[in-house]
Amino acid sequence: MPELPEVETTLRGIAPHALGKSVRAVVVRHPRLRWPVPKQLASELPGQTVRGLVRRSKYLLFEFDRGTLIAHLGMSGSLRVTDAGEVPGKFDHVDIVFENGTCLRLRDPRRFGAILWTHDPARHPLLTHLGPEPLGEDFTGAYLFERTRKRKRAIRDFLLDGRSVAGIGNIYANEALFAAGIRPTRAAGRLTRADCTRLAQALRATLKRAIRAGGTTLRDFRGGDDRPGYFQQRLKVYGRAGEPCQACHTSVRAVRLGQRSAFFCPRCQS
DNA sequence: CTCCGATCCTGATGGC
DNA sequence: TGCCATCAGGATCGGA
Repeated sequence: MPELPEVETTLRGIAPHALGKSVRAVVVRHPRLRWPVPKQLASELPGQTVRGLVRRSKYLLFEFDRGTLIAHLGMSGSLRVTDAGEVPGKFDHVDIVFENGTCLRLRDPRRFGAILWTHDPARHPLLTHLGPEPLGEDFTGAYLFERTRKRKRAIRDFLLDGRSVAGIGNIYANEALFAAGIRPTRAAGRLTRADCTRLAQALRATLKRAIRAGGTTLRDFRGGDDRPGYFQQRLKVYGRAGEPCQACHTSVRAVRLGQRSAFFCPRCQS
């Protein structure tokens, strides 16, 4: 379940192998991902060079000479560096093969990921409504406070909404709320200014630590260099229902919030 | 506008 | 051992 730290880890792993490289071929074995892989990719991409590679929210943006490839890892996707000669597995749906024989290979068993192509990323519908980057300077406690006013939805759900803040998924929403001492079920509008300051700080700190650990590998996430992440060992509440809170030893609770679980310590978080 | 549930997909897991 | 149900979840969509 790649969230911002896993996508950032992927970017750092593949950037040295992709930047400045020219595409020889695109191989699409399974075009039906979250959205169909554009057919023009195989004809338009060869001959173009990767001029830039950036992350926006959970999207990877490969800036080519005449367009931008948008990649999203969905919840089971990974993008790794292989050799073009390596035999693809059952879930290796898309290859981008460079002139030097290096290959960027998208593996995605559940096919919630996406590969898209645009000439105008600034106006792409997936990217235009995104909230601020949580590690950027316009994401602050003041911003959180202002945006949550009069909002009745649970703060966990507010954080998962990419229009509020970009790149946060269930793992890091729960972990940051634990670090800030706020229950995931609390109505967003009930956060005080001080809560928002702590939450913004907790999100930044949690994401940075996760990036440093190479992300979280729950099942089979791998960075671009094929290394797993190690942040799962540092998770305080996510997936730890029934275990003692690491701060106060109270049993961690899981509650159903919408379609997904929220985890919290009933003593440390209010 | 806001909120919430349904939806896509398939491997892993747990109960019987 | 095998079968079946359930769960995980990012982002969009439609209905309330």
